[in-house]
Amino acid sequence: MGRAPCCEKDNVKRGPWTPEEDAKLLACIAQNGTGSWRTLPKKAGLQRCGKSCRLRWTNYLRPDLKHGRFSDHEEQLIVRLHAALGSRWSLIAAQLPGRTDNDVKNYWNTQLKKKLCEMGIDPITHKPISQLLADLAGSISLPKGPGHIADATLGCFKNDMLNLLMRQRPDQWQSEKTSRPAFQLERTHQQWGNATNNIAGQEHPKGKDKLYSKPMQMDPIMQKMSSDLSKAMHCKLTQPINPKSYMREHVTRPSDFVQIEDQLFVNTSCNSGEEGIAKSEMGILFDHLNAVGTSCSKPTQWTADAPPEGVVNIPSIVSELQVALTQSQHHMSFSFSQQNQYDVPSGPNHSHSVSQPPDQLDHVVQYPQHQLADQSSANYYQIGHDLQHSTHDAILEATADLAWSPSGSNSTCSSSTVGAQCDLSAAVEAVLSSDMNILWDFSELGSIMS
DNA sequence: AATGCAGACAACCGCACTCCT
DNA sequence: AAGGAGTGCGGTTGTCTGCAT
Repeated sequence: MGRAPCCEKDNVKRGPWTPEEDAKLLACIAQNGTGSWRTLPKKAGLQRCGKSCRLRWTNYLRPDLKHGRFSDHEEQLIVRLHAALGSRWSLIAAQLPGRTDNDVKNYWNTQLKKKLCEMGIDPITHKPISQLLADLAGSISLPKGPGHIADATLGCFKNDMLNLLMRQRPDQWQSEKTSRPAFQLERTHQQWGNATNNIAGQEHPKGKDKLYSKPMQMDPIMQKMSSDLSKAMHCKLTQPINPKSYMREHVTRPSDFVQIEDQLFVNTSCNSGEEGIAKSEMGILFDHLNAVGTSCSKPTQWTADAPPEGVVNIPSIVSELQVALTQSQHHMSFSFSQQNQYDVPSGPNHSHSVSQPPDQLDHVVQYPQHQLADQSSANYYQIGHDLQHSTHDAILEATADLAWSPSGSNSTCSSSTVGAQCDLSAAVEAVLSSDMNILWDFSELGSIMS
């Protein structure tokens, strides 16, 4: 049985208190004391809920309250108490005469969290962020195996894996790598634009500096990958997020974006959909970025050129994703077809089509023929992300005996890739478990991307 | 001057707990 | 023992304001 409401909500005023209301409340409490909050509004002649009166008194009108900024001593005390107690605001406030739990909570959320981050301290654990990331990186072991595979194959495959995850064309990285500072905003826009608006065939309505405002469609492939990886990595899924606030939270400035991509080369924010989606499988890392907050300056030990040893590195990140993909319960399938068989019913922002998946596969994306034709000379088949032609062949070649699962008539891969079907997760699994010497060392990607 | 954005903080919401009848 | 009232609490939302464009 639910609780009875404390008041008739229709008949009470809400929102900020006026000086007249404050005066009435003070006069009433002076006369009758506190308590009996339910009956107090009537006695005081206020059109307020009793609970609202109580909060106004305890958080603002009480004569023993301090107003104004927190002293350095109070600040340090809050930090120490938070480290010991966590977000037990009432307990913390009890140690700060004249401060309420609401005061302390607001001060923490708006000021202290930011300050700690700028000092390179994780406000949740109160440990150095570099140490946390080092711990994380150290916990990930890279897959190894005997034998060898052609460098070109591996290189292409690595690039494609990364491009797939980042929805970024390698030629864009290449062309911009020497002029990052001047192109930060432009590049940021280009990345998001390419990942979203251009795919949708739409110009961003607000111009280059307003790209964060536009909700983005999430590529079905990315959506599925995100889901699969999350399951595989046993990361908890957080509640659906609003793309705009998520972007604002994580990427408020181009420099933030650059910091993130410099260190991680993985972009989870692009996994935002209009409906909001679960936070991605990279939540382990992005929880830290989340904790870092919106105004984090780049810690001094993080530089674009030389990440400190063991802090966070590309091999770990990519390996983590590969392992997760391998462990995934689902198959990712990428299909190339001459036929644009099915229209996507969910709206105009999808420029590609989805076919009915074959029985043994969960998801197939059909690439419309006109796009194949447009891009074939450039070796790219662009649809949300790029899969480099040479890699496709290389994967097929490397895993021919291991992982390619025929699916109906689309069981072979020709040089034109038309009609070919690649079960990517199976391919990754096969490569990982093969006798080939696959050095899962993606360190050179750093030089490619930076 | 108008507009949009983000920070700061006041206020609200809903749940849980205790006390009292 | 059951249920209502009062209160505490933490998370979230709303509003105001200053600043940038």
